[in-house]
Order: sequence, then structure tokens, then C-alpha cells
Amino acid sequence: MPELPEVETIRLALEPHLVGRRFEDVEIRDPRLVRPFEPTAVAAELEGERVAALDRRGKYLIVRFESGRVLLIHLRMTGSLRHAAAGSLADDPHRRAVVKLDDGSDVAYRDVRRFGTWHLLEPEEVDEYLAQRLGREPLDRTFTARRLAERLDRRRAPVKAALLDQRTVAGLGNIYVDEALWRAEVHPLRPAASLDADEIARLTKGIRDALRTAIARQGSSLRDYSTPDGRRGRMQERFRVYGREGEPCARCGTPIDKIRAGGRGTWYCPNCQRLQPRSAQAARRSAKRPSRSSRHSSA
DNA sequence: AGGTGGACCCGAACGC
DNA sequence: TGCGTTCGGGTCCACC
Repeated sequence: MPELPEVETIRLALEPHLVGRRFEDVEIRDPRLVRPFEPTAVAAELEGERVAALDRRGKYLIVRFESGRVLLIHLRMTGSLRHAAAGSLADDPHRRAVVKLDDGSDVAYRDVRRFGTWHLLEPEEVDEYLAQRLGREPLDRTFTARRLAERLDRRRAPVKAALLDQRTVAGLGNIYVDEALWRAEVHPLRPAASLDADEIARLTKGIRDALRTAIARQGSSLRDYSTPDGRRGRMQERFRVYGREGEPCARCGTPIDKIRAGGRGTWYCPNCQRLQPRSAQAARRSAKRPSRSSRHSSA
């Protein structure tokens, strides 16, 4: 569930604590985290590395070491990171790894569902690994309506499914796709390639606005996510559609509807986000159950 | 080849 | 009350 805004919030909070620090002692408690490699082997590789930078691509947290090697952390659904003075964190049955830094602080990794991954890459492997999996950064200046249109072109999948594909745009998940589509007033089931230039432009802006707003509120804490100092994000209070089935649309008051799209629970406003243009819907209705006037004209 | 659905996990919510 | 079942969600993979 951590999506781009949550990972960026974590990056911003950890960066000043990590950059320049050495990984003094590394304990990997869950072999799934580094599969197929041995936890003790990966821990030994990490010990002694000094952090040069903390970056992010999509939902990946990128720990760059002075050696050029890179630790790619993906939180998947329930991963989270805490930073605190050594020994100050309470025991946690879901703690999967702990890194002791050379300033006497700990970075603890927690993951209830154990989907998260720590991937140690050699310098020459990093760019290709990320390029294979990720499209453009939605908050970069290079993410434009034209670029998005290129990625959606000729795709017959629902636009929601296309946006969940990390190669279309990096960093969107189920929550912020729904929020972006609501802002753009685009129905989640619209075939991706069917969007016109104006809709693409609105979607580009909707994606950026949804993500920026969420970063400003330190992300969304529904269950497992928290910032590295243990605080909750506040974006969940501002969702326009996600999880709001039956509640009135903030724009028009119509009750938010829930459907399935891209294999995911999907919330949208059935009035603001139309599958068919209004005129086409009216035409179909009158074809099925003719009104007085259309009965007159077609008879 | 692009699109879809299942597997991986586990706690919470739900149903009887 | 208690137990079994369903659900969710990011990514990969198998299959159509």
C-alpha cells in the first residue's frame, strides 16, 4: 500500500539520518526479504558500506553506497521503516531486519505480510533493473501529457489497469489511481487508448496533484504505514473516492460507487466520471425505452 | 503480444 | 462465542 507519496515521505525523513552513515551491523530475520540469497550473506555484504545518497524511483527506495553498490528496498503492501536511537524501539514480532548505523541509531524494517524485498545490486545493474520495470517519474518535468498519451496509445485495457502498470507511470497504486481519475473526471473502465487530448491533459494534472497533495500530508495511514518517526500520514482524511462507497462526491454530491477494475476494488463518482458521453447515454436509453418524442420520430 | 487472473502473505472483517 | 471463509493489494508469472 505504500505508493509514491508514502515512499517519498520515508525518503525525505530518512535522508538526513542515513547519508554519510556506515552500516555497522545488519540483521536480516526473514529469508524472504533477500530470497534467493542467504540472509547472513547479504547482511555481511552490507556491513561496512557507507551511504552516499538516498533516492527514490517509483515505489523503490534507493540506498546508494559510496562503493557504487545499491540497496533497492521495496515495501510492497505492508513494509515500513523506523529510525530511532539504538535499543529504543519496542519489540515487534513483525520486525524483519535491523541496521545499526555508526552514529548509534537503528533503522528497523517491519513487514506484516512479508511481500517486501531488499535487493542488493552492483553499480552496473541498477539502471537496467529499474528501466525494465518503471516508466517515467510523474513528478518530473519530463512527465507530460504527450508522454502519457504515448504510453496509453493502442492499449485496450481499462485506463485504471494501464495506470497500475508501473511501466506506464512509476509509483501509482490502487489508492492514487482512483484519486487521480476522480480529479481528471475519467471513468476507470475507459479503454486507455480511447482518451482524447483533453482527458489526457486532465489525467496528467490529476496524477501530479493527487501525488503532491499526498506528499504534503506525509502519505496515507490506513493500517500499516507510518513515517520513520512513527507518526501517521494524514492523506486518508482527504480521499475523494478511495474507500468512500456511498458517501457524496465532493464535486457533485452523487454517492460514490464501487466496482472492480484492473482486478482491484475501484471507487469513482458515477456522475463526474462517465463511461459514455452524456449524449450517447441519452441516445442508448431512448433506443431501449423510447420517450414520447423519439417514438414519434422513429415510427 | 497485450491482457487477465492466480500466487504469494497474513490480519481483519465477515458469515454462520 | 467461535470458527471457517473472504478480502485486499504490488508485483511476478503462467496462460490465453
